[in-house]
Amino acid sequence: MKVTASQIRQDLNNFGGFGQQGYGYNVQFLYEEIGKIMGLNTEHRIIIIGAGNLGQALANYVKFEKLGFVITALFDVNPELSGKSVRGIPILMLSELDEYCRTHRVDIAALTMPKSKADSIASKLVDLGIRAIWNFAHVDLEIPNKDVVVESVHLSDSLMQLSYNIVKNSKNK
Amino acid sequence: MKVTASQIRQDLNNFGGFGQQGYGYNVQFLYEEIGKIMGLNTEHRIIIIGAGNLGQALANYVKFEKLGFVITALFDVNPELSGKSVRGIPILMLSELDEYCRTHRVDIAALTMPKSKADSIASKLVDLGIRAIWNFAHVDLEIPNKDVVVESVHLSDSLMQLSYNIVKNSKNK
DNA sequence: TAGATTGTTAATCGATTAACAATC
DNA sequence: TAGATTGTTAATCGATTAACAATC
Repeated sequence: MKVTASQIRQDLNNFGGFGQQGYGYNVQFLYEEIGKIMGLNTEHRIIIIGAGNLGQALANYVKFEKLGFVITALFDVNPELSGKSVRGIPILMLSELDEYCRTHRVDIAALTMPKSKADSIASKLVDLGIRAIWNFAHVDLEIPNKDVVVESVHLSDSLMQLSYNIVKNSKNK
Repeated sequence: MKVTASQIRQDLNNFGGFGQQGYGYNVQFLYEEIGKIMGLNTEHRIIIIGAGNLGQALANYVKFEKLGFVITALFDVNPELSGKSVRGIPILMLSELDEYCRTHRVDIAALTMPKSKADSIASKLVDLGIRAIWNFAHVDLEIPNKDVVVESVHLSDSLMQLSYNIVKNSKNK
């Protein structure tokens, strides 16, 4: 993993002592403790706003569930998608969002709609009490509420990083 | 951007002097020079392996083209997709990959297929001469060739980061 | 000349690594 | 007791910030 043993020990000790000097780490115990630190010991319920290709791709990712992230619903404005579902997860209309959030626990909202709508929907979600946003729209969301956690996935940043590494790589010859 | 002026000057001077003391930076010139550093001054041709939801979502992203990244084809094994296209970009069969790579320039291959196939296709792409891989499969690709650049997008990492920030945020109260 | 802005060296800060003590 | 492994302090390294010289 390109990390020294020393760094592992330093990092773990930031959170506490999980091993026994002279004896070692209990791998199962350590794994669970790291999970607790990262919040993976509790279930996270996710709704996806935007049931286009990206939203549906996320809904199809089974691996998330193994980590405790359960996608409970998708929302879209396209009436043709109404009543349909992805892997058993219902696609609802955006007009049903308010009602849904009042009657269901929602821990995380994933934003996969066009960026023009991202800011307005984000502030609506915050008003509805959602405190975590997983943002795939190509904008830096403006959310004044400090209690709201935002994690953005900017794919074009990743592509530019790849491009830069191509440049670097070609210069090494 | 949460960066000091001093840091900007240091970082820019790593690559050269782009401004004029006492006068300032020419924004247009600086923008272009940064683009050259990142390799955004040349066109990058991308093929996408896996025409599922994620592959099609990438093909629909218009913004990439503004940065010089042009998606030229998608590949899949599903015969139902044969002959179809996404935003004018043709979906080809994986069996056509060899022929395609021999007759077209390909700068980057984006991998959006299930992880079980990722490693074998990645090594095939390297054999075909592709030197940059944008990996969306949930694996750390094993590519011995040092000349091949790999950029991975691990969505579950991003989700775990979000989860950790939720934990941190809730403790600050 | 005075003010403003970049380039570059020096100082500071934080993270990584090394060393060793504590413990099995 | 000897060997092995974690916890923790100290040393090192690199990145960020501050200071100031150079220039318009």
